[in-house]
Amino acid sequence: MVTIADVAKHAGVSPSTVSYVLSGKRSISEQTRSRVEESISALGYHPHAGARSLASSRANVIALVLPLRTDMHVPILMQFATSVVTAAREHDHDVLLLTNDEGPDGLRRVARSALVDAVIVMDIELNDSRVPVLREVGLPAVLIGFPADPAGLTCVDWDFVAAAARCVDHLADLGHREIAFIGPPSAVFARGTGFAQRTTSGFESAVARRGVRATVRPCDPSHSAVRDTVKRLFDDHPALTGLIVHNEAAVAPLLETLRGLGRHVPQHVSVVAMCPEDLAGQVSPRLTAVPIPAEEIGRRAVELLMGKLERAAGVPPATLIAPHLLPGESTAAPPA
Amino acid sequence: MVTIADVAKHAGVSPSTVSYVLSGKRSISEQTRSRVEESISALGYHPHAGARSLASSRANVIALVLPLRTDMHVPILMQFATSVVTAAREHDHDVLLLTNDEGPDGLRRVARSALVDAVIVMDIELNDSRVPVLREVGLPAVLIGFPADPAGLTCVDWDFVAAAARCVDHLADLGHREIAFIGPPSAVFARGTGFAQRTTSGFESAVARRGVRATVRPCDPSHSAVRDTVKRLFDDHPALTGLIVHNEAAVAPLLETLRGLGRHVPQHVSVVAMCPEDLAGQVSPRLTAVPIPAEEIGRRAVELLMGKLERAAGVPPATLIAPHLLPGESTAAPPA
DNA sequence: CTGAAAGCGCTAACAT
DNA sequence: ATGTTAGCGCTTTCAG
Repeated sequence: MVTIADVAKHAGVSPSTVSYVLSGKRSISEQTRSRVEESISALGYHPHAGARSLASSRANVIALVLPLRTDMHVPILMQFATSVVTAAREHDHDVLLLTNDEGPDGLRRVARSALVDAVIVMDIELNDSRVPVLREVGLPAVLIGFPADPAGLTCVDWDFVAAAARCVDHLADLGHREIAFIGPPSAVFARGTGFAQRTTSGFESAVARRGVRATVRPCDPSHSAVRDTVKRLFDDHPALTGLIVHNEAAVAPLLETLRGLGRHVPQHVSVVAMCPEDLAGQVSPRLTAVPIPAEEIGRRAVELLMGKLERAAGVPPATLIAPHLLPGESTAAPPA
Repeated sequence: MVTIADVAKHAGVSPSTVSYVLSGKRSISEQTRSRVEESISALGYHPHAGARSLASSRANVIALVLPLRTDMHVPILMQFATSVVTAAREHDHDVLLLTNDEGPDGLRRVARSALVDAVIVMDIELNDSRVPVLREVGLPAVLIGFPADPAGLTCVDWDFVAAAARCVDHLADLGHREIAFIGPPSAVFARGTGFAQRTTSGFESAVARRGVRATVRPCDPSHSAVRDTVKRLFDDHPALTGLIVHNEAAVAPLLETLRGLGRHVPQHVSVVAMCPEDLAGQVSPRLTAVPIPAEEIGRRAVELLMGKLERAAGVPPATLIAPHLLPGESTAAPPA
């Protein structure tokens, strides 16, 4: 293995000089620096991660805790993960993948063993068992989502309240007077996931503000559940002209059901989706959507974490990513 | 931080004894062992990963290289990833997540820096640029998929040849005499991904063996492409009664198209899918499928890797995971 | 601007 | 069956 001593010898300097060239923690003459850099690439030197971590108490690795559970939309998880890895690499960090089956102990283990310097925890529940562990081990963390008591934590999430409101405003602006919200399965609400409740409350305050008649329906992702929900919705509310769907798995069945019912989109009924951008673009007609910016959330989480690692202070405790509307072909003015 | 010296002092033994209790590399009296173990848990001791890696040249971390590209079915990727993490943890290893955008350099970096001991590389192409790097740095590796020249490598994959044959046999056993294969987009073939070609050849030799008339069609995942492909298929082959689909994104559109054409499944046409088990179960009717065992492949990859790490020899160079047929409601005898 | 040297916490000979 | 100790490769004082 090529060590820092090999590089030092090859460049005719001391090991510490090589170390300082690498870290930039003290000034080096231009001449020395370039000689060292040449030696580094000539020998193909890479510092030993363990030795570095031992000497500096910084592993340059962050952990990413993903839920194993698959009731979340998987492609979104994956987008998160890749954006976290990409962003971490830009800050010279690697990413250790943890699943939730080790539970809170997994966090304790990687923290105490100094395997990682910090952690990003996804899929936060209102009363999350991992939060106490985070406080206990003092591991710098960024949570994606908000627990019931976020005091002392750094959290980032999409602004679900604003996202739901944006959907309502879009439909109201087009002239719709009666709309419905097709949400996640009721199990998601039951689990105590904050986002579902925030979305609903954003929807409800927006419809109140706009004076629009509205209905909220949770919906299971199966084809038949979607069909039943939609049919009952139109039976109960014949004047319904606008739908907001916040349920990835329900998107395709919803469109198919509407087609089956002879209700054309957007001539008879408008549809706005809160879903990943690629899903919105894949279906026909292309959906007007308020896309979930997974990539941006992942990147922001990494940036917040790096902020905590470097400055410790001045990192905002709560970050809400603003939604934006992506126009598609699924919304129009309601029929006269 | 709690160190091994703290534990040693607390238990009244030497540091090396603590180390040996942990590693089991020499025999310890029952008395000493239990005293040490009590101290360990009393103090909440976890060995420092960096120190351990430095002293033993074993990081107990493996890298998992995932393709960033999203033209692969994402949930499968995720299943792989979680099964790799779970299996690795059972062998006391952690998993570092790498994406392909660092390319071969990423592998070189993690290997040279001793960040990881070994690597699992997914989505292997026939002429994969990462293979030379693996040979160059001598990093123990398991490839998921086969490159054109697998000499000296350890590869594991699903037996696509047998899987395609299994589909053909199932339809032929039911009495179908004319079938078609709806495959991945032609871009996948063009990219030099071995599995697409192996599947096709498995299909073709099976139909020859069974004396069944057959057609092969690549297919883009868009709804309209699927519709066109299927329509043309029935125009060209009016006697067609069996379909094999190996294209996750095409499954739902295919069923919808058949419904639109008034061809009932399985009364008029039988459908067998090579796809994840959950997808097969979600659609209506529930598909007869030869499911891709992502979990098993991931687990097996880890086991092979651990074998290489421990024994270096005796690890089989090629492992093919046998397919099995999962009966559903989408296949039956052809109409009389 | 650069060197020398003391550890960081652990493992694995080498002792006994 | 257990203790002693010399590193593993790097960072970071402390000196100059």
